[in-house]
Amino acid sequence: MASMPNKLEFNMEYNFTEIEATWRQKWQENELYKVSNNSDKPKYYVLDMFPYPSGAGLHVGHPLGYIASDIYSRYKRLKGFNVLHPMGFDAFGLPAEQYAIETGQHPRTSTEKNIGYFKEQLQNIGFSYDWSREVSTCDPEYFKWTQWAFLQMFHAWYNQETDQSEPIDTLIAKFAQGGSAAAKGAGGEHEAFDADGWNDMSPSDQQRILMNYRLMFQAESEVWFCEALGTVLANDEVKDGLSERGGHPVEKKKLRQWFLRTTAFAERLLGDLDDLNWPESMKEMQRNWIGKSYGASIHFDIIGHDKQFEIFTTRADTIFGATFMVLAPEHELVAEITTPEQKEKIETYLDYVRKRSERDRLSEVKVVTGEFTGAYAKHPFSGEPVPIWIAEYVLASYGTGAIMAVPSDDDRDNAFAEKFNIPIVEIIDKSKYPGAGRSDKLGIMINSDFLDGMEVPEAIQHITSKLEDMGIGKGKINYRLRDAGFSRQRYWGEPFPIVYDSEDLSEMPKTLPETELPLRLPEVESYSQSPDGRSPIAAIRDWVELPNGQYRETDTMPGYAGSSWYFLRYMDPQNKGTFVGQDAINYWKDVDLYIGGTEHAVGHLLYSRTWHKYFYDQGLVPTKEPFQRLVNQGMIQGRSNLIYRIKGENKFVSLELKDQHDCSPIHIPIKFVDGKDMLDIEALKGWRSDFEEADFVLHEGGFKCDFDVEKMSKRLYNVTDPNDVISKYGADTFRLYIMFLGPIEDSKPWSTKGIEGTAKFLKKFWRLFVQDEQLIVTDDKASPEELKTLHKTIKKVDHDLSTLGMNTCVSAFMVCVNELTAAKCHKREILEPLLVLLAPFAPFVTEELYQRLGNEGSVHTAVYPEHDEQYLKEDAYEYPISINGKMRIKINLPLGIDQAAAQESVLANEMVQKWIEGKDLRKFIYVPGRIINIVV
RNA sequence: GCCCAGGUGGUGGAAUUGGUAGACACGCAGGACUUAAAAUCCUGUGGGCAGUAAUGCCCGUGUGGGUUCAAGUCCCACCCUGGGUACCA
Repeated sequence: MASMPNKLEFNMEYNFTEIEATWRQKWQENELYKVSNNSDKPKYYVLDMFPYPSGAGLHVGHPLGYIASDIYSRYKRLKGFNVLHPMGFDAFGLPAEQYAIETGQHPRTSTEKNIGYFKEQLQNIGFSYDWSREVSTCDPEYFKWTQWAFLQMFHAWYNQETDQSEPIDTLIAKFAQGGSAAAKGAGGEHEAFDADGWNDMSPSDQQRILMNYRLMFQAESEVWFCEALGTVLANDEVKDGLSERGGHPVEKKKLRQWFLRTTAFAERLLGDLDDLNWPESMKEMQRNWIGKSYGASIHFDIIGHDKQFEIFTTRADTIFGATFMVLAPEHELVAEITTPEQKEKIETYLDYVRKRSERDRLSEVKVVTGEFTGAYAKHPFSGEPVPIWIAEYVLASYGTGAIMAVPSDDDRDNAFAEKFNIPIVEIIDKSKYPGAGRSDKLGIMINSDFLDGMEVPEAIQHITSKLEDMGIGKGKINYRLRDAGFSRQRYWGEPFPIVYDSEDLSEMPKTLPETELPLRLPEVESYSQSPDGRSPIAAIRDWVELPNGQYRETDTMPGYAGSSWYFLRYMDPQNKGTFVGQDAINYWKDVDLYIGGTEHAVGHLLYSRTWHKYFYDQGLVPTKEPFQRLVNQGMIQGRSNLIYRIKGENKFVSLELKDQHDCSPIHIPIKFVDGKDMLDIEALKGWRSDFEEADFVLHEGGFKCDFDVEKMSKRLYNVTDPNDVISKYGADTFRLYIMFLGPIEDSKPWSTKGIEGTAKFLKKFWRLFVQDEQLIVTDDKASPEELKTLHKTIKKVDHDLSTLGMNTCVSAFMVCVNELTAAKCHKREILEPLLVLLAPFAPFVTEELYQRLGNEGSVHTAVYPEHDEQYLKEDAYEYPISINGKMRIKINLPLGIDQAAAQESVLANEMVQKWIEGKDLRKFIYVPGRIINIVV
């Protein structure tokens, strides 16, 4: 008992438990953080990426960005802004549904419970969220507007002539007036028709044509399907061609699904990045994801068939080196052109590819695979037959799903040709460019008929116009970006407001009127799926089948549907009449600062930008881009503990002994392991029955565990609950500690090592104001040194906050408090501004002390101090003197002297004389206020 | 594989963006107060070599090269770690 921390005495000094509980309650009663949409103050919108409320609760990793954004919000408020700082929940998703499958508990029930705990945890940390604006994507009052947005985009197309999205009616009008030639819309690939053709067309055929243009449209696409589980699986539920759960075989299955026509916006998504205040790396990832490339499309005839196929290439110049063609295995012509002799081999290869993920197909570089179709294309210039192969490295979804392969100038084509003994023809002389790689666009054309002698860029130009003249090709811009899949064969997501006249999807979909929104989910008995790969909803017949004989869509929307516009709803969360009122959106406009992880670099951020651009085109939002400034936060990773089990036995060995046995590592909860990774065996035995009977082989009297750093997850038993930390140290200490760990962009494993440092800091800070429960603050005049300490701290904190350098702010506070403590400074003139300065970081303790100083209002509505340069002036500086770049001594010199004077006094110094004795002075470098370097 | 980011003491990190490497903390060691502990305070703490000592010298920011009066910072190549890779969120 003697070793127990003496909490009572500790609390007498600074009782954070009581202080934090008091203020949490008072702030709630006074609605201190309630934000109005009517204010004379300038607006500022600080947004966090809202969390998915998982069953493991909020863990210490989440608050890294949340604390930073909260500090920034509070800082902006003190600086006189009307700050919108809301929070909500991204509440639809796979884990809740998986949990439902395992436990039978309704996803809504578990999700609501999780949200409740998340909110409690968030409130404990002392965030300044306006909770009256909370949104949750699974709330019908919210997803009503997600469904509404879907309908708007369904009834819209992208007009490439006006370069914006428009209501589908404008397209219909163009077709009725001038047929298909009258409109240029993104997507549209179908046979041409004239005005009469359109007007005579059956309504259902018209719908079929329009589907090629809609921003929300249907197309065939593949999903992972697991026969044994009877479900469609997400990519991360498939490992090495088997289901992660159960290890069953999986195969791709083609389904008719919904898509968002992201590609229509590709050019704007790319171009508008330039003006955003985002990390350059984040913009770069989006640029690469969009993947704009300039090239040419070329049509090749297939010998013996009245057919052509189209390829896309960025290297049209290399056409004379094209010694084979490659179609994607899924290419529509494969079945048709495969010769009878090759049919069996092709079938076998197609079976293999069906089990391969896209990522595996692209990342495989060591072993190239493919198969010959038996068919040949005709080379447009030489007339020679060129063999047509299929290979997994060509994807149906990129370009045209077919390439001309040039083994001399492309690495993969080269590896392929080597393996299958296909000729390689050198067509570019690179001797002028030493060091140029195989795929560099450098050199002079050879063996290329009319291109010979040209430099590569010239040859690309020349061949492209030649192909255009011949009518077999043309210059083309290609994007890597694909239209985004918008269907999930799942229960826990937004239902589509869509019905069909027949259940086999042979008829075009029809929309429900907006008056029927929100369309709610049916209650289901079982959450596993039906054997045909449809969602569990398909089994609820009285929901699917409507009294009028129609059938409902059974797919649901993906996670990113609700998260693509949630930041708009916060502006006007209660609005019953529209997704966001015009007054609200015109006041708040856009997000000024958005903080979140890089894992959303291309998914969420790209989809939100796409939706926003659609809203912008419709005049529903005033800005082209939703997020002006973006800051990435790193992850606080978990530190997992593992123990080693001897294979085939229920026996565990201490870490030192694991190499003497054939062992497999097992994750165990970190709470059974001490700070030195030593296991509490008895505690572990009591945790799960399979450990109760187990043997534990010790090493030198103890059992040591291994550790691993990985993301925090319930599954890995490495989650730390912020509530545990807060009950021990308080929220203020927790906030300071998380910030003190380092720059918010960095990832690091969680550890409480060092939290004592920020705890001690707050106690020291407290003692500047209060000792023995007595306020000891005086009204004495501050000394110049004390003023200097205060003002340099204001300057540093104000500056570092602008770059979100919270870690250096905390150390500046520590330096400041160390100096004031040393000076025994208890002066109001110094301490009161310091309270305001620290308030965004430690909102509770600063509020308490602010009140004790006798102030009426809240410290969080005070006026932010400004620094005054007059207290910071220096007239001398201790120059580090380097000799040949190595720092040797320091010499105090007045600031503002010129080079000649500096040189004179430095060279006169006897220590300097000693160093340069007998050597020639070559150069004297004087950087005022920085350094002096003498080169001898 | 491809795209993006990051490697600095025993640990988390700092470094005015090319100008004193290791601020501020943790940990550790020694000391003060105490019957003892807790709490608090003080001193020291990158590595090596020399010296009783003050001190001095050398090495040092993942590895190897380069640019510069000066490189943690810029350039080239490589190694390792993390994130993403289109149905996890």
